Amino acid sequence: MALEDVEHCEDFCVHEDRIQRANEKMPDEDELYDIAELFKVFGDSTRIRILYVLFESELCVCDLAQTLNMNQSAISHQLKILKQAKLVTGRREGKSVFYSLADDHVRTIIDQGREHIEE
Amino acid sequence: MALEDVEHCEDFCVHEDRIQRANEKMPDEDELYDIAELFKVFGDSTRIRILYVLFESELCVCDLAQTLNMNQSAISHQLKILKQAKLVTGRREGKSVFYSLADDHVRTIIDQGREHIEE
DNA sequence: TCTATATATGAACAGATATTCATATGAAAA
DNA sequence: TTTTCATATGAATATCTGTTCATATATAGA
Repeated sequence: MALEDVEHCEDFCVHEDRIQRANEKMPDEDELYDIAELFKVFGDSTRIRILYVLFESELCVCDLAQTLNMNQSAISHQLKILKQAKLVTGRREGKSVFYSLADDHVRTIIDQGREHIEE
Repeated sequence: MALEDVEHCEDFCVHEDRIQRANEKMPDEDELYDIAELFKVFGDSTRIRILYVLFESELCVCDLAQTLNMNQSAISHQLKILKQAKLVTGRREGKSVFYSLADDHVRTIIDQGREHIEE
């Protein structure tokens, strides 16, 4: 859609100053995309459950699958997404791979979300 | 899938104590679902952009559409989702409806996400 | 080496989601 | 009341996403 095609309301409603100010402080496209991508990772209850389990201690894929009562493949797929988002890290120990939380933002973000809900 | 059907690894890998501890602290199904639902709302760059714009000042739907260069219907649909998640509130003034951030969790959550990315 | 076990991954499919289009609703002005 | 403008919403569609199934890879042990 071309910029000039965007419909807009009459003089009363358009606040040029506010629009301009908003655009100045807006992060660039790439960053907005990255932020949304990060929250997308938190936006699935299987992944939230994995993170909650890892709050307690590191676990291998098999433990995670058993705890969450899901098959190993589904867990592996989700772990891959969590790893790409740098929310978890894996460490191989023989045949097993143990996963743990990558940093403390995970906890903070989930806690904030939980706080928002409980209002 | 029945519980007994879940595949699991041999003695080495299963850590019953850890699994039990993890399950004890796990929020119940409803809450896990709600948390995921909330983050799902943050997991879309259009909605993130709307929230960033509202960081600066309240705006009517038309202003939002123009600022983000999107059509009014798309913005209205997204505002509905944001409103349901109690992230924004609307106030009618004549023909226009002005939207603003519902509370400060919005800022905190997005800031935390941004922090995590910039590492 | 060959076998068994733990994890990873590609393909397929079902279900969810964002945008667009058309239209309805709500409010103000004529 | 009728018209006009701002917003809301249902339906349709294209795209994306999570799970499953089958299979590949990696490691340890025989």
